[in-house]
Amino acid sequence: MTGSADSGEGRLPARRPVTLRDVAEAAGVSVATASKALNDQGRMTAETRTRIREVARRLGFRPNGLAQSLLRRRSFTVGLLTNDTYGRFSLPVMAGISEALVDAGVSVFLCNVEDDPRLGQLHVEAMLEKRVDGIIASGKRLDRHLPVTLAGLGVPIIYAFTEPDPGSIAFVSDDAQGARLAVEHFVALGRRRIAHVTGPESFMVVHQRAAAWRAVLAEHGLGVPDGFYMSGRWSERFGHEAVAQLFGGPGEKPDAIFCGNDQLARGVVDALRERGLAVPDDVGVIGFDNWEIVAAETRPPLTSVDMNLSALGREAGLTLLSLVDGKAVEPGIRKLPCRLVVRQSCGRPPDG
Amino acid sequence: MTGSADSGEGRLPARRPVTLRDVAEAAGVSVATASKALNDQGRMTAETRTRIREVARRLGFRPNGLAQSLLRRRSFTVGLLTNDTYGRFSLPVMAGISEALVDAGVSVFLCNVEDDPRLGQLHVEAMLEKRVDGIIASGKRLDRHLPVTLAGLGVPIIYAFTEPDPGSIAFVSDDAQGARLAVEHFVALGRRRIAHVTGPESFMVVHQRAAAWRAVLAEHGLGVPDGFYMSGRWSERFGHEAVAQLFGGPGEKPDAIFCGNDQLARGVVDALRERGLAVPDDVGVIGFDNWEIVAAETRPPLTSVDMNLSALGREAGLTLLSLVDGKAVEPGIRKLPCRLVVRQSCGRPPDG
DNA sequence: CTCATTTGAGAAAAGGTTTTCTCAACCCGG
DNA sequence: CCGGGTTGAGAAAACCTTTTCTCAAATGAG
Repeated sequence: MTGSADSGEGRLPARRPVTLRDVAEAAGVSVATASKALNDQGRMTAETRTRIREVARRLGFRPNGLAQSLLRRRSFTVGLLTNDTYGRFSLPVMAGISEALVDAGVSVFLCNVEDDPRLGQLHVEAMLEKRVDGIIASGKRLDRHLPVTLAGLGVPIIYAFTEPDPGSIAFVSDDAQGARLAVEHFVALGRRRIAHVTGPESFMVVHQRAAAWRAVLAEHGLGVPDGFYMSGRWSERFGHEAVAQLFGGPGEKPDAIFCGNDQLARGVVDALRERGLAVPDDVGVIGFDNWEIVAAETRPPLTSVDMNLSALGREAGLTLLSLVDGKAVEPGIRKLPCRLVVRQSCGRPPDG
Repeated sequence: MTGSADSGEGRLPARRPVTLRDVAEAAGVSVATASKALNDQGRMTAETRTRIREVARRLGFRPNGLAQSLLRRRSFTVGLLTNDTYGRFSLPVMAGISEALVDAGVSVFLCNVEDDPRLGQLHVEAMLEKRVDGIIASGKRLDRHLPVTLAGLGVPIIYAFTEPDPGSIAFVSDDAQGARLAVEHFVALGRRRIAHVTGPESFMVVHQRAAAWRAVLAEHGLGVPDGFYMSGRWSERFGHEAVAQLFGGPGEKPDAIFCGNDQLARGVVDALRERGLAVPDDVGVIGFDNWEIVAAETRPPLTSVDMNLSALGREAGLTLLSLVDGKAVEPGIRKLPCRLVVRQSCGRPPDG
């Protein structure tokens, strides 16, 4: 009704964004009324309400989230701190986190801190200034801290797939349970001489998985011949070396190899084939991590333990939301179960 | 000087964050003076300034970024839209972007839109409400749009490694130049029968690289025998199949294979070895993408074309900052050069 | 017709900071 | 002693929205 002026619908972006005041003036009401009309609050005639809404729509009004956040003392924003931007662990975790938060209308600041305390401090400062509602710390190893301390910051913190501070809330994978899954799968298929090829002993998970491997073997009365445990680098190359050792010497030969990750397993499978040993007929192989792109392209495709990282991230995100809403959450470390993804590298299941 | 009350340094987080007003009251000045003291603005005695600063430090004052952003009409925040959270392309791009922006004190909202227009719309709305200073669109393919249109939003937009809208500013890799690097490297090493094993023809880059491959061969008077061009899936498996075709038939055999990605190259190298052909002595192989974890573990390690994605991301980030600062930037698509990372899969350089 | 109640809508404060103005006090040259 | 300039600091507006009051007009009961 303001004459012929172009409403701007779909046209060049306005220099200055349209504010609630603009809407109010255009509709001939006060900003208070305009606000209430758009938020379904207060009392007014239905006609007034629809008129204001129509004006807002026509002007392309979009409420300023900064002003809203300032007033509500809640920014609908969380910070995600990680030292593993490139890696394949934190990515599924992050995806799970985002997924959980998006549904609540919460946006995520992604901050990569590498292993640089200065960078970590910088990012944390920035997050706090931007008044994030909470922070999630994620990483690439369960036994290493991020290079920054998050205690006593005044905002809720959740740890997901990284070493937590004492007394905090954390979600991690249950590596021992995952290892049990693998070894018990071998046992169920009738394998009896099960070796374990894994990464460096500086990794906590290496010990956890090895302990579970030994435990399952013991429970089934199976022994661990000398040399059936091999620790080295997390690489295909070491997979090859391990096979050379395991099958090159005079001693007993394994009929199954549980590997600490999929790259090792890939190396092991390739090395076995090159020695003329058939996978899974002569030797069964199981990997860890279920890194699709490696596991699926191995010949034969790898059976592997999946850490359900995406679900882990989702749990972390949902829990953070609870904290932000003021709900109390018991501190402690939650271990989330792994699952076994069966492909073709260890033979038919017992019923086959 | 306020007596014995615990200053709270390092203690339990205060329920309510301390504001500038708190600082001003504690220091016995007005908020205006307090603000100026902390920002090195205005005029006051050095004593006043240091006193206020000391009080602010003691109270753990941290300015509220929301209030600052509201006033400055600048949130020091940008949105990063991608449909490739898991993939390996957008990750280096993202890392480069973050790196460029962190130094300017700008935080990044990471938003994964998959290929879901609804999710895309949702994220864009959220970004605009949160008053991002700009948006960067990234993806996993140069020839596919994100599932959301970004024109006329009223904020600066940059496209990085994804199909741009017409008239916009975009950064992409120069795939033709990258392919030339590879083929010319082969030619310089004396290879004469250079095959090309690549991905599906639904990818634009497949055409660009193939055209460059043909062009370089033509420039050097080298022919392209029938069957020297093979298009299939982007998988190791197809690499094997391609080798079977290339070397199984009666025709001329290549002495070099330029592969469309590192997985293909890995499959090709493995297949060659299995046929008893030596890499690089009998056949040279070059990959594309320089995916470290594949290229370095291949036996022998792969020479590969690197798209410099991290640098590409950095350029995109810096350019967005220019736009945000109001500087004019010529629209258009900038192709950034690739580089060849030489490992051991195609023999000694000529001078060796 | 009067009084109490409901209805529709606006004024103003709040959220935390920055910046422009204003103003009193002081200094100094004339 | 006077007037112009400087200095130190505060008042107030601005950023944009939400929410609580407040208030006049309209309505209904008696």
